[in-house]
Amino acid sequence: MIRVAVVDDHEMVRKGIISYLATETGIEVIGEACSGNEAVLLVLKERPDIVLMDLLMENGNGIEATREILKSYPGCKIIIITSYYDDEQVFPAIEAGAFSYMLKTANASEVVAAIKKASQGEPVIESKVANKMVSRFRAQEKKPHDDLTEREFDVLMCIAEGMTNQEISDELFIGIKTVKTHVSNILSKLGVSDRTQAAVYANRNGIIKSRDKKG
Amino acid sequence: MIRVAVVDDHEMVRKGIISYLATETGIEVIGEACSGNEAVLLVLKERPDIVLMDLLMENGNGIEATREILKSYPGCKIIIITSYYDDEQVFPAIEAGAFSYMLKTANASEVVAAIKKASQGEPVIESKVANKMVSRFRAQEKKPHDDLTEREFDVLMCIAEGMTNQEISDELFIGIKTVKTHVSNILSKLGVSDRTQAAVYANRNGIIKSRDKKG
DNA sequence: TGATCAATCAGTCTGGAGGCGGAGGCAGAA
DNA sequence: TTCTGCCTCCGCCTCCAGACTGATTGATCA
Repeated sequence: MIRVAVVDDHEMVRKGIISYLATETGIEVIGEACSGNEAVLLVLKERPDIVLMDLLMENGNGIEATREILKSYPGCKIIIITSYYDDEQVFPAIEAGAFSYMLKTANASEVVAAIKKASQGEPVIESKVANKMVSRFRAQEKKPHDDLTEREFDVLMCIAEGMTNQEISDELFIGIKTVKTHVSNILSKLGVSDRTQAAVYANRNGIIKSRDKKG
Repeated sequence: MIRVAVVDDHEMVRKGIISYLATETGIEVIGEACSGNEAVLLVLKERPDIVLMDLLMENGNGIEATREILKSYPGCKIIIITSYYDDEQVFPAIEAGAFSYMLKTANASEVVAAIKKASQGEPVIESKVANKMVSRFRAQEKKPHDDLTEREFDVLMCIAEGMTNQEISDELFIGIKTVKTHVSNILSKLGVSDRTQAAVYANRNGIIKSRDKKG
């Protein structure tokens, strides 16, 4: 009997998963949790074989919970189940020690199969996620802004707010000539032709001063 | 017997909802769909009393589907069920004619209650969403871009891509002078001082050409 | 019919943006 | 020590952006 815990802040997702597993012989749901903290407590108490874990939850995310659980209970196999295959959190999740990675679009047989394989020590990575990983490893996923210097980053964040060179000069306490130099370097490093494109780039790549990022 | 259709691109959410409703007498799930287009076809064929509709789906979003359904079948009550209460899509959904608005954190009794109330003509708006609406109505929350003309919108979307006036001129088949006029009007209507700020505004307010929006 | 507004285009003018070349100070690596 | 990279700053020059003023056409509406 494979003992499974279900972690998701959306009750209807939990019920969906549980209904997937209800008819399956050999799998037993031993508990559910609606946050990362609850998940840690539940797992350490019940010590299930498998945890089905949502990545994005309102109270503490699944990555921290994954890390926390594996620290105290390394034998546990954690299957991440999330909504979006292109989420940036994919890689931190893998790094945190997640065993398998599935999408919420998965159907019952896929979930059951993933659980059974996990219990036999075989991971399942959803194909889109796997492709993303492959492409990242292939290209080493070097983002154009990776080789911006620290100061150029500061300037780019100002550009991303729509500030003019003069405003940036005042903000960073440097001369306007210096700002222009940085801007030129930024444009060339990002491969864009003016500050507007740089601002768009920054906003679409999360290079922003301090705004909440929702997932 | 209340006839219900379930629309969500995540099968486990659909199964979760259906498992909520399975034991409930007086409610019958007459079908499920995994995209907006499918939903429209399903609803027009089966004509359910209630549709439980996810807002964010990979193939066509729930808002368009809601609008489409109500155009041909105005008697249908559409209950939006989504993950995030602070999503900007809340208001378009209400405008599109969504009847009730719930979160995926809702439990079985809340879902059942919402369906029964909807069938009696009584909407249910989740409290966080309601609060957001209240605050928006209080502040009247009229977005600056609400009084852009259609053409100005086209130009703004180009600016949001980082295009120059010349490029916009080529893209929209209008003179560069015309582009400049539009740009000036846009800047003044948005209350910003240059195209970079306009681009930032557009990107942060989802005024973008055709990019997938994840949520 | 006259008024209004969106969309188009024109001319003129100013200022900022950005390219190009050059340079000094400074810290860490070879 | 020399070299390299980053941060800082300077001058010069060109060009686009955007403001301002004004005009025409066509659709809608009172």
